[in-house]
Amino acid sequence: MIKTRNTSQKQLILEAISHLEHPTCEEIYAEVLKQDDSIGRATVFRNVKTLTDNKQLVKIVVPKGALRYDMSIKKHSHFICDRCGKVLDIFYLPNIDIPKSNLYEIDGYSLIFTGLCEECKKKER
Amino acid sequence: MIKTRNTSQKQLILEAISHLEHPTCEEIYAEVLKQDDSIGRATVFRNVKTLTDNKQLVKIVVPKGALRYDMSIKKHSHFICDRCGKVLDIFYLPNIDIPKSNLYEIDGYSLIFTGLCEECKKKER
DNA sequence: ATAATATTGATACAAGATATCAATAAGGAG
DNA sequence: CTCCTTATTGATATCTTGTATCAATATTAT
Repeated sequence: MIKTRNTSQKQLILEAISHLEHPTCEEIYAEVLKQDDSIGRATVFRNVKTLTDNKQLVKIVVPKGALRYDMSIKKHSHFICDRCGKVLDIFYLPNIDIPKSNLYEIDGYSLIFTGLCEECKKKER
Repeated sequence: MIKTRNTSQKQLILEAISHLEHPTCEEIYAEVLKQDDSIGRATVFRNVKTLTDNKQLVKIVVPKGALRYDMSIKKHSHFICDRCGKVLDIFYLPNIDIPKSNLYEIDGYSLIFTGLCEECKKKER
């Protein structure tokens, strides 16, 4: 954990994420702007990165579009809709047997389920 | 499976991917250029997308940088180095209990292991 | 209060990917 | 095989997402 200064901008960002659902940086920026209309875009992107490096946020890597972020509270996996890209929490994360090799040293894993969300499934027909 | 025409460009792309390791579109483009120096960049990006939609290729979603692609032959998971982004195949994919919900209909999952690769681990000290 | 330095906001820029569109090529009908 | 329809191509412009730069400002230790 790298030591960082506790600025008001970081607080606003954490606050914003806590009432958004898996937002992108752009969405976080839009939300934070409502509280502080002089905050810079770069500041938001930079801090989201720092907070993620310091494990205060979890990065959700998605197949299309911008990275999304989540508060790093509880262990869970994600569902990502193939059609619309919506991200949903799945409060289930099995214990997976970690492969061993001298080609790599694994320190974590992420499990992403894919398919269609309810809405996209309806549109299907 | 959407019907598409069987163009020489598609063949060159599949050929190129088969002897590259988890290439990005840009890397595929560079490789294909060696065989056909008049092929367009957009053509490569477009066809990689089409081939992926038709399940002939598998998209590997990575935390940073361009999407990577793989021939969709055998079931396996991936290791991605947190430091250098290198992607390695792990020929292990546990059977995971698929959660059921009426919020989504899961048709697959991807498992990504993270950590440090051999080289980055050495540099660590 | 002062000094040292991390952070900020503005902006330019880079990377990755998609949209547009006239020219060309694929493949079915006859 | 030849013609016709339409998907695909290559060139290019544009969009989206994120990073780099840098002077000004804010934070923390002394």
